[in-house]
Amino acid sequence: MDQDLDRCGVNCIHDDAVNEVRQALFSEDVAVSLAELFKALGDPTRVKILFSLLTRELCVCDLAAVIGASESAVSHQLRLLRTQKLVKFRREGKILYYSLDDDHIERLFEQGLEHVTE
Amino acid sequence: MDQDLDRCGVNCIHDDAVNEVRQALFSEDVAVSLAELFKALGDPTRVKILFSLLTRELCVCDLAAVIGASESAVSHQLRLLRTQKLVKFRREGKILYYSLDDDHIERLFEQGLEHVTE
DNA sequence: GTCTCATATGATCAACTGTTCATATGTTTA
DNA sequence: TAAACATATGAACAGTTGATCATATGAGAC
Repeated sequence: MDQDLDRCGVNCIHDDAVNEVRQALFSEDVAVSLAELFKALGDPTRVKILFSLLTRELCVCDLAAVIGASESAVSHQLRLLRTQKLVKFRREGKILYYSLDDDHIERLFEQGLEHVTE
Repeated sequence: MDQDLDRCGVNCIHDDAVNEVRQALFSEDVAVSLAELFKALGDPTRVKILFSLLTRELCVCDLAAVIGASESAVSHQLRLLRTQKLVKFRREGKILYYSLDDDHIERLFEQGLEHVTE
């Protein structure tokens, strides 16, 4: 029952609590995916990009102007956000218009802002 | 009006869009704070800690057993989560019981899980 | 075709992150 | 008091990250 629970070698572990929480805990994969999502949101440049796209779609050049970063830096970050399925884009001639790929982002920002500004 | 907008040196910028988004954009400070919050959620160990605490309060030793990490590693991460006001603790004898400091976390996880598992 | 423009990509590098190990702190028990 | 214990803290080190610069791609204009 508690073969490998006493990994700290002593008796400070509450077996009942550990077992209860273990059952509720999600898998390693899900934990890693969740962490990757939050990590993608965990950079000021990307926060600004996503928040800007909350207002409307923008091209890379506009984004760079709005947030005050180089176009290369923005492009690199957009790539990361694309792989996390946070943004998508449509092409119009030479210009790529980026927009949010997901309506969860707005709610994540809402909750985050509440936490930060309280 | 657009003195410093044409930072890319060319004419790909949509001034109206840039100005509209700029007005909505939050301050640098808020962006950094938000990014720090999400960064704190952006690590598998911390995700597991927080998710475990969603079920019930736990001591450091229990947390280490549940998520399969060293107590030192857990303690270091708890410190970070404390500075971000994500967890708090109460002392009972030698043991420190940690719990969530904030009900936003549950909703952040909900939204995050929806995004990840869709 | 060639040129220009908007964006993407690759390499590089300093800064940061998370773990481990060793040690310190503060609490209980003997 | 000393010893045992739960946890915190500091140093150190490999691994990762984000910006920059240089270069590549792909589309429209000529």
